Amino acid sequence: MTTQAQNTADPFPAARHDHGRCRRDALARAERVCAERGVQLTDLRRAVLSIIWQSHSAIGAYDILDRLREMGRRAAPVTVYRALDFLIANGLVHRLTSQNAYLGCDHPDQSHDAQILICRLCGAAGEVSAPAITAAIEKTAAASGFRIEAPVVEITGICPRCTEPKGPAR
Amino acid sequence: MTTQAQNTADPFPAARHDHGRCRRDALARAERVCAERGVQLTDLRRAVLSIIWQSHSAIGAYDILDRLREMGRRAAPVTVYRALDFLIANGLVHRLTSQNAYLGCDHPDQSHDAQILICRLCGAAGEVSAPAITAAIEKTAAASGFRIEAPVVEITGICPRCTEPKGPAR
DNA sequence: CCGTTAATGTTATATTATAACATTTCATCG
DNA sequence: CGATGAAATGTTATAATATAACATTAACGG
Repeated sequence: MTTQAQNTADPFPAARHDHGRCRRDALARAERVCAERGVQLTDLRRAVLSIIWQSHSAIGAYDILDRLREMGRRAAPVTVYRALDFLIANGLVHRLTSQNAYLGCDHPDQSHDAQILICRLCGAAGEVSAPAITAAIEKTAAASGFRIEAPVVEITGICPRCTEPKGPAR
Repeated sequence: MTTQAQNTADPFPAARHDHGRCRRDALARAERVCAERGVQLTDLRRAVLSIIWQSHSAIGAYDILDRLREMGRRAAPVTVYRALDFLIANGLVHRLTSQNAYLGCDHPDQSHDAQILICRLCGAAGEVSAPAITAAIEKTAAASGFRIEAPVVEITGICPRCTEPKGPAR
């Protein structure tokens, strides 16, 4: 078993994984995706994406703003929202509507219906792509004659690491 | 086939259904549920619930506030949010996180995992309770060792009545 | 009726997000 | 190179959603 591409199977990484690598990989994926599409991953957008990838928790727009300012950038709320709009439009970031927060997308290349698991205790949020869920939703919608455009599946609960007696160590 | 309790099968009522009846039924259910639980369905809470049931679309908190004021009540935002907290806690209303809006619950008595279908065109929102979706979500969470507490499933798209060539007539 | 709890009132503010318009950057073409 | 037009960013203001803190009123149990 490799250590790569297990996101669908296990959305919650180990306590002491090499997170720097997660972030670098995410940035690298973003560079590639943007190059392929002929869209600009500017410094600002890169900075916002990097901030979002500082952890596996979703982060609020105003927290991103604070980080930008700590980094010495002058930024207004709209600065952040515009960067987020771009990143979301290009599949690099998910908006978690139930949290008003933003999460890096694990696999921005493939179009997918993602489902998000969010830990109420440690805040970690993991993305899964479960065909069974997608299929069940499609079938249910079809039964009502409903045409799906944007399914939102966000599941709050307790992640495996916070369930363990040892608790999280993030 | 009766005309009752078809909500799970068909969340989108006909264009010219007897909506007054929907609302009266909802209010009656609320009275019963609150009586059973020994909680107070006060005038204010009843008024908010009735406003929410003015249509099958979700309504925003500040729109509820406007309606209350039109009805001659003095009300502040917190007035509405407190009533909503009560109604949600008692399963009489759903919060649609993807819309920042509130929707009357069709069957507040039975504990259930509801999924919401939301029409982007006419705004109608219908509740379904599809065991297949719930099961798929539970299975997926279990596979990740995740303990579900609050699943959110909100599906935006086009409802059957807006798909028809005639269009909606709500 | 008294005391307690629940509900509501009142005022202020926090949090999240967008509108409107000015300026800068940057790729490209002549 | 320099114009030029589109994309990106800056700047200021404000909209939309939600909660905090404390005062007052209403309901309920003894």
